[in-house]
Amino acid sequence: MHDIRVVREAPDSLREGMRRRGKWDSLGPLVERAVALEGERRAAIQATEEKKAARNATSQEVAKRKKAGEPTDDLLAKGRAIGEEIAQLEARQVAAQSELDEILVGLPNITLADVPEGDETANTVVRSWGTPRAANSVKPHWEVGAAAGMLDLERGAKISGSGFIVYRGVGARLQRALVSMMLDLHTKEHGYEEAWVPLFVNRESMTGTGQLPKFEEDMYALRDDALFAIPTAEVPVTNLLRDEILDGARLPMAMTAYSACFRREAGSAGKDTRGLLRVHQFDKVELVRWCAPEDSAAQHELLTGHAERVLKLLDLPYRVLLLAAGDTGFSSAKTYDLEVFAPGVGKWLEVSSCSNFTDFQARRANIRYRPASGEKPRFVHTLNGSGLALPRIVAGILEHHQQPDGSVKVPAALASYLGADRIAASAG
RNA sequence: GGACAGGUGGCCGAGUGGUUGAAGGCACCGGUCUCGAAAACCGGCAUACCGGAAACGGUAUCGUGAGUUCGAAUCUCACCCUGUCCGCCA
Repeated sequence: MHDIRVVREAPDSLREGMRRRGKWDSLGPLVERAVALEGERRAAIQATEEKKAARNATSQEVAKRKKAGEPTDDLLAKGRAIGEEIAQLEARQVAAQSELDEILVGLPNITLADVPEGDETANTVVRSWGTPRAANSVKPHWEVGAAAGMLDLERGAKISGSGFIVYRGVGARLQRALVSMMLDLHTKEHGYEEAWVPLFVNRESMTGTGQLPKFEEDMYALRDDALFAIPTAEVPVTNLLRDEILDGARLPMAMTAYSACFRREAGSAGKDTRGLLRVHQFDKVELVRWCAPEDSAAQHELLTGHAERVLKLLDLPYRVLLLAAGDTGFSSAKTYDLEVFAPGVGKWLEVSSCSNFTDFQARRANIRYRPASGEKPRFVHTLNGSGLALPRIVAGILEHHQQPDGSVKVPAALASYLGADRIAASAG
């Protein structure tokens, strides 16, 4: 959500922000409409408040006269007339306000200055780690997984539908091992507080982090309750501090949470339909940070490093992409994607997306901090990143660590959690 | 799910439809006193928005939303949340 003051005082920054995302054609008219509405709104507010002041004065006069035992009929009539005028002015104000809100809540965040302009072709690799194996030099993960008895995609489809996965045997155990390994790393070495959160949240929470109102189609909703299945733990975790004023001395705050994530993947039919690359329910460990505005750029690098650390421990070659403005998510001001190379499918897989939301989510969710006692509250900056998403990590492991005999070597850091240093080629 | 009770400032807590933004207390800040502290006493102490260079003025806010009224913390309705008891339940 953008500050209404930006609309009034710096509309050019809003215009430039939309243009840099390549969205001027669709969003430009909305920005201009917002600027006009803000003027109408202010005029209506001023007129309304004048009338209300008059009404209050009249009411007080009524009280005075009643005390003195004087007649008040003329004042009552006057008050009624003012009341009608107020009702009309308020209707104008509410109309302008609600249209304005609707526009503002639908405008994406303004990207930071160091984010390249343009669409995804302008994404840039900022660094990479490890040596990827040659594309198509190994079997794709779904073949290895099926042979090893780890994956049961057919039965997942039977009980829920396509895009729902059943892990079995060592596959199921691998999920648990990965989650434990990541949570231990982030809590013990990176200083995050662990949280375990609801998988269903209300509309306010979804709006707070920016999933609503624009992306309602992408989410699962319950039929009989006003709840949505979370697409990421970012939503419940970030909203934990909604409508709160944090102690500035306690910033930055950091929480990590494992959760299942649910995505309808509306509009992505036909893409990555095989294996684990795009599914409706998956597991993820999420990292969330809250900090002071001047600190968020550094916090973003820190958080990205925490996610990268998981990939290093899993010994998976990866690259870090700085997303161009047009490819940066709705709420984000700057995003790094971490991609792992999966030689079996011959593709770079996005396994983490680390974003700085500046005050965009904080404004929507009303998360503030008091810099020092006695000072006024300011909006925090929020950040989050996957640390990491499991299915594509599993794909990466099954492909990158695949041995010639079809077995899979388990990275040392994970072996103790899995209780094995190798996944056999067949379930035996 | 049923029956009650209740939601007021950072906290506790009063509040007959008419100077109630809201008594009182606690906490907090400043001062007097003191060698210093405590106690006591005096004073201050909500937020947002609008106008204004400022002083200051205006508007709104007593769970949320609507309604009645010249005027609502106070009356009406709906919803949300909390507590207690009963029922059900992993």
